[in-house]
Amino acid sequence: MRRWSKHSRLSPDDRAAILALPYTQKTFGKDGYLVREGQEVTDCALLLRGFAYRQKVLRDGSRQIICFHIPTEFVDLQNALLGIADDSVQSANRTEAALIPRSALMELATARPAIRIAMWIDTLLDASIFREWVVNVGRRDSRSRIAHLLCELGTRLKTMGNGAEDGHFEFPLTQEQLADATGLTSVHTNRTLQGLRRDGLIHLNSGSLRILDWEGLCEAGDFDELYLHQRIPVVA
Amino acid sequence: MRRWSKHSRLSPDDRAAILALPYTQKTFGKDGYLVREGQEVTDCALLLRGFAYRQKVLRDGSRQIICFHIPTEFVDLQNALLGIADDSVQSANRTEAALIPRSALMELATARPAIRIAMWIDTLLDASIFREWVVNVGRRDSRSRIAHLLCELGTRLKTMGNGAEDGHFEFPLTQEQLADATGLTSVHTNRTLQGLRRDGLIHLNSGSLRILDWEGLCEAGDFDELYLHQRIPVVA
DNA sequence: CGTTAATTTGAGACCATTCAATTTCGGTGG
DNA sequence: CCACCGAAATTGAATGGTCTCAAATTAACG
Repeated sequence: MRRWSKHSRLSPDDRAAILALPYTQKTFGKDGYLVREGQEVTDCALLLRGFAYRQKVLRDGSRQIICFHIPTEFVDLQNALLGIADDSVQSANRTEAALIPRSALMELATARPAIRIAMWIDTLLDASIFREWVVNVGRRDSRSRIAHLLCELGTRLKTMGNGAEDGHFEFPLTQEQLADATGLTSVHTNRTLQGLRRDGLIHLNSGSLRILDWEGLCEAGDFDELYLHQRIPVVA
Repeated sequence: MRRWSKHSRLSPDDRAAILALPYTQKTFGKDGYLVREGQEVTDCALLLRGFAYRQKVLRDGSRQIICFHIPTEFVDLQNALLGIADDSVQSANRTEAALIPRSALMELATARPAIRIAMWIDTLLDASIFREWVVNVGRRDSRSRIAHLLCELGTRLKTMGNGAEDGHFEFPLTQEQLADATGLTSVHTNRTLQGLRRDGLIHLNSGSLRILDWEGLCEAGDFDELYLHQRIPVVA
């Protein structure tokens, strides 16, 4: 509700219906599967704590991370209507999620227009992030890629209130995960991060990220937050 | 309707409602804008003839193409609910499209559940393609990237009946467009295409593509069509 | 049939990779 | 509390895939 109220107007009845949803809470260890590629989607996970990543594995064994998920996000509305998941979602660190049966969620969508639209918008916001990632890995050099990724995560975390206002966040991602998200090797990611540190843009270590020069990082990452659609005109 | 009936069951009333939609038909020259980044979305284009591409332009002037659209596809359901487009869609060659007012489309979605779900599924299918493209430009080498892209387009065209069964398609894309779609330069795209030709996988020239060795091309492109969700279980 | 767009070719430079090897960090058990 | 361990981060040097920058050739179009 914290997330949806940013772009949708929910009535008290809507809120009550959401709170009435059946769910089971579950804890995942590092790299635990919230969604598994090739499997039928039976329930959707609402991420409560920790980070998750969406990835595909290639034939040669390498992998590409397609996006990160942060708390308050539904982790697989994407495949809910398509039936079979075409990618996997795994926890980046120790996470907690509420598993909601797909059928219950779909019934709620049918019954309540405002919620249905909120869900649709959520999937479109995900899609918008996928698109920006195509641009990021396709046309930016390593420095820009990583700067852009950090800008995106910083902005999303700030918006959802998961980080202090001073640009300091809990940040459990490893350099190898950052590498697989930017299409680089972990070795080169390491060197690139050192460059960002040397230039006084960020401070990153042991599970925490501090953005020292927000403007400089946006500049380095060619970051324009339009695609995150922070201000969606509320429909109806 | 040709597209939607692949994944949704539409009643005669649904079909009638679709056919009753107001629209204006319009022709676009090469690189004409169907959607312009930063602008409010007032209507959605249904592509009738020709190819279109979705792209973002970076600060340094380079661009990344995010996906291609083929006839029968709605070109901007993606941004319809988000209000402001975060990317542009332009015609790859001479195209024709039916422009449908956003409001009329949204009213139809509100009134008719089956159509609403078909539209939602369409946006999710787009998103699935975006995800695969992140993988493509992020983790595959030039040969695989281009082979994969050709496999995708071939499959999508075949599914919609836009190409003969023998792997021969109308293919109006330039090598520069292929380059911007795969995150390569046009020079390297040219050399890579020569490699695919030399190996007897494809025959490509003057606006037409023939896939000579479908299996070999899929192999080269690490192509698995799961992400295109050709068989979606029809809901309800 | 002239003009512009698109494709093709060549050679050198560079960004990122590969492959190890080393150091640091976080957690665990004695 | 310290020794130990595996995971993560860091460093170095050589290789290589792709880019850059022209320039030449071919195809498309009015």
